[in-house]
Amino acid sequence: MTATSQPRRLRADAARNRKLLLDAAAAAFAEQGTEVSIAEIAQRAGIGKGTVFRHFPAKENLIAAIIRARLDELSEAGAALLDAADPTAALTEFMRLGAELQARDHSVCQAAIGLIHDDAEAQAAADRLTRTAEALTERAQRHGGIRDDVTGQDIILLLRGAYQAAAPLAHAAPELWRRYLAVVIDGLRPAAAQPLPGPVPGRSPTVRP
Amino acid sequence: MTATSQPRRLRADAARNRKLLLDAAAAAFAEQGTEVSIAEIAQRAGIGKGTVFRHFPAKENLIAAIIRARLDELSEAGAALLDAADPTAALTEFMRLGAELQARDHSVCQAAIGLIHDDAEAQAAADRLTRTAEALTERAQRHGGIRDDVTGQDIILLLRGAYQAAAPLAHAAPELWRRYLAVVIDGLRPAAAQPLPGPVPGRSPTVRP
DNA sequence: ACCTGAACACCGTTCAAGT
DNA sequence: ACCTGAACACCGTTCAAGT
Repeated sequence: MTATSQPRRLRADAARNRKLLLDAAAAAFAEQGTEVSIAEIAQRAGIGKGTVFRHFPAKENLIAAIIRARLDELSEAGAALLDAADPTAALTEFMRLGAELQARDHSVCQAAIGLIHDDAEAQAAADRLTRTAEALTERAQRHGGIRDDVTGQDIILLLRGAYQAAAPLAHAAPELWRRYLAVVIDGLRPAAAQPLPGPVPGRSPTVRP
Repeated sequence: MTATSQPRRLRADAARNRKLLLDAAAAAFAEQGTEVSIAEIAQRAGIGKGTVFRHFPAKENLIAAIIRARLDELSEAGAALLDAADPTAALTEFMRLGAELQARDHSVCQAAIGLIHDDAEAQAAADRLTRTAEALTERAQRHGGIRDDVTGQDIILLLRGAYQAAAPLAHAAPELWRRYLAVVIDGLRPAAAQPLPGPVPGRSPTVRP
């Protein structure tokens, strides 16, 4: 039932190589985008090309492993915000942190869009993050700071969307995401709320008790 | 000064092949995503692989050519909305059309993010679209339906962002973008407006007369 | 002027041989 | 158990030969 899938303990050299690989990959992706070759990553990590594929069955899973680490980081930051004094400020701070995290790993996060679904580890991390967001959202709603018809899943997707809205100009205006996140947050205030169209994602369409 | 770059008239067979190529590419991208091989596209178009590269110097430019057509479509739809009776409804309708267009060409529009900057034709089409959006935005602002501190450029980026927010669940919930577009539009109402952080993109930071 | 497909370079992935 | 690099398959791009 404990479904953390890292199967067994790694041999010492394997654990060391895995860390070298992940660090080199993160650095290379940050510098040159996700199209850097595996050969270059392996060289920078000081390991053989084949070793990369022993640790990750495909390049996609290497990228997903980096995403997973970032998702977990944000989950922890979100959990820490759960006992902040102002629940509404805590939620907007969580969204700001999420966007900032995407700015730090721009190309990896851009590549992540379709990728998370294909990687069980990353998917699990995304689910944990959604649960944290759900808790922060419900708390802000009870406090009356956020409209009642949005979910934690919505918050995650909207903070991604706000960052991605600014992405085309990220080079010229690296802080532009703050502007669009502010618009989205304005749209989340109860005062602004008009009824939302369509079903709520991830929730059964039948009315809950 | 007339800077439309399609240099000269194409020979009849070249014009025909170009059209076959663009149609086959759009269909192939829609079905299989932008990673379909040029070989397959060429085969579907009934032309040789080399001919693809005679028309477009790189695969990126083939994708950009399709984007350009979509951008022009939206520009025209936006221009037609300029004399709608309700300026605010016209702007929200424009945003809805823009999101719908992305849904129709999902994978091509996803790939377009960084691509437009590298392709002069696509860049010009994006600039035309921004000007149309600017006109629609100013009209809605004079009508009092939209906050005064956003620009046409903001509107374009925000409608992209709303669509992309929903993109991770596009398969399971293809209409979800309507939900996030509604949140963004709620954030654009004058009543919701809180001051936006940072400089306005594309506008000189010095105060205008 | 334009078309074509063989040839090239590059990159992700596999695997037999090593320790 | 894990590492390695040579070998393989595939794909974007080029180009000499054709019309």
